Amino acid sequence: MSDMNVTIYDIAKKCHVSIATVSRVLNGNSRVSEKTRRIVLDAIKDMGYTPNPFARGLGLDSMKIVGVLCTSLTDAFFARAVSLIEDGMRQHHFDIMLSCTGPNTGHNSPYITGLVNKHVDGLITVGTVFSSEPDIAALTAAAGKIPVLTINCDYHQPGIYSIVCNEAEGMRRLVHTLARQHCRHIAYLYDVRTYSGRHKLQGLRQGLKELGIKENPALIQQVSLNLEGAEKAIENLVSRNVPFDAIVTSEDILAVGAQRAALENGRYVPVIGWNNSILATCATPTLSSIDNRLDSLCASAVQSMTQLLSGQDQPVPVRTEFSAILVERESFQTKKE
Amino acid sequence: MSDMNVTIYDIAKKCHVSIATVSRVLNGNSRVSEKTRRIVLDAIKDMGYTPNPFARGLGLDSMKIVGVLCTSLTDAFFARAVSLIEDGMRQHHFDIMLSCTGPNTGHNSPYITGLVNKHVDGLITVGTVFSSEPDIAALTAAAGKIPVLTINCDYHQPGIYSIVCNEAEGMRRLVHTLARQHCRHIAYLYDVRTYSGRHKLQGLRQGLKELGIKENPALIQQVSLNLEGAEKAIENLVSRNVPFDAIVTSEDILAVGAQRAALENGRYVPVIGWNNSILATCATPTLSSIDNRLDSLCASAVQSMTQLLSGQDQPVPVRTEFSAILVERESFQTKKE
DNA sequence: TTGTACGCGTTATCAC
DNA sequence: GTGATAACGCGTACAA
Repeated sequence: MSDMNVTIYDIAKKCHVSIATVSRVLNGNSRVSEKTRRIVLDAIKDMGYTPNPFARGLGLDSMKIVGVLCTSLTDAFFARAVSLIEDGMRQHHFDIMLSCTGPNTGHNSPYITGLVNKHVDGLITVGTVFSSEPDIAALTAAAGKIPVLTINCDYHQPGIYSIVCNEAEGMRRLVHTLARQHCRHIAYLYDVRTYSGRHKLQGLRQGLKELGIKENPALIQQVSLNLEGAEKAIENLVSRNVPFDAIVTSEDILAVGAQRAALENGRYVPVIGWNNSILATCATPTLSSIDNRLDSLCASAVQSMTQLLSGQDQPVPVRTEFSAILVERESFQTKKE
Repeated sequence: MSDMNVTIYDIAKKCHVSIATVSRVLNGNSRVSEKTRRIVLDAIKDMGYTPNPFARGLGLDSMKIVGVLCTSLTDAFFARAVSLIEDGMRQHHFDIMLSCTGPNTGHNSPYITGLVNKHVDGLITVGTVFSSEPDIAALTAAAGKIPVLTINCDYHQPGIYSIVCNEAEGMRRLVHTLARQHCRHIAYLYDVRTYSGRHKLQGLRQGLKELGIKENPALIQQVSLNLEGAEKAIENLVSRNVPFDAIVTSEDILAVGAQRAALENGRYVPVIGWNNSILATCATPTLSSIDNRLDSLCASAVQSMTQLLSGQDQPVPVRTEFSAILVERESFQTKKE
């Protein structure tokens, strides 16, 4: 009922027991007589007592918080990831401390150390948050103290658990699928050379190679991550008379722009985006997209993290891999006017 | 250089000073001789000392963390909000503890108390996270202990600071603007009766009333928050021969679906979405949208929060209001085939 | 089953 | 300018 920071001592005094007993009923590990347990429990409810988390943290060296690092929540993909992680960890009674680094400048180690210095219980990174040597070193150092777990990035560092989607393989298969539709001149628009970006490109080249198709550098373009970037790139191809019979992009947003530009120029080719986000369904025609299994990645991350933090050292896989899948929509079929 | 939780005592010992001196150097408030300051600072760097945040928290009753509550990050609007808040608070050296409640069930008070029990320094809510009596009571209770600040929701409770966009007025003006374009049969699709939703509806009615237009209930439809919901609603209007000459929606995603359905049925009417999100630019034609000034709202929230937490009690406005603005795009002009 | 006393690492308040 | 030392609130050996 009352307020003003009631402590375990207040409860103890009111119940005529020691703080040890109160602590015992709270943490329920040791035996307490049913009678005193009831008394204490009632007093706790009466006085509105809640344990001070700092004092608790000081003793246990844990406040049941895991840090989540990503570049930006403005990207729907990362936002969804954080949302899934937050929800999952919460079900295991962990809170989330969020840290968005902004564009990966190569000087993001302060974000790591910031969280580590706050003594979070674990760290989950989403996407390519770190790429420079010192940043990765900082992450490795963090892994020496607490569980560190990365989603969609593979640092190959000791102690860092990685959970990835095999996007290279997804791209390779996509290239083969397109080839069966007689598409051999695939335009590929990508935004930036992240871990994920590198692998997509690698998969593309692998696929082309297997099919005996010579890579045309003009078809592979790095563009800025917005509609205009993709539009310009496609218009550029058209104006330069570079032939293309399919478009693949590293992000759905680029597919939206690319498809728009292609249609405006009378090019009715399949367009395939990436991430299978809401944008893919918002475009007209609706866009096919590669689903990189974010839900599975996050669920796996949550499970691994909780196991690592559970104390009981059940074995946790150092690397977990999922397969990308193609989600076909209207934009997949070759269109005629 | 070394590791294993070096404490202030270790630094003190190494420097042959007391922990008080080390503390003083760290917090830089009291005077310390330049000589010992250097020695201590060097030792701190050498031994890689960082203050234990729990012990610090115990003493100061603060870990410089503010809690952020929203329903879901899957909504791009909320994701952007959280991102902006996170960035802003970080610049003031505050971390963010994130808590997503999921759909507003009216039983979300545990999310408030969870954060309060972790002794966060302040609370920011985004959108209509709480609506039931007990939930609002819990929030009010929280406001008795720490600064509580709401974005786009107005609880009218003592101690709760609200920062809102006047969406009712934005809608009212939009109705007038449409009327000038000779649109008098405005279809309005909305998803749910949040604070924001109520005010949009209210603005719509106000505008119609001022223009002497009788409200047609068939034109105002509650739909589920996805493309299909909006599409069905428009198709329904078409099949029932309900005349409409403009479409306004409570969310951009609904505008995307509505526009698509309208175009497929040969109805070339202005479509105006809400939130001015990326979806508005992804649609074809691009959608006009009401910008509810999220950036300003969040910036204001950050500023108010930091002022409230700064200790110096500068006056902070209990209510801050911004005006919505119409962003016109292709979908605004009435189209002909 | 219960109570005592100490440790956790800081900050803050005194003295000197 | 600097050094003891008392909070801060909790968990938990150890003792009873």
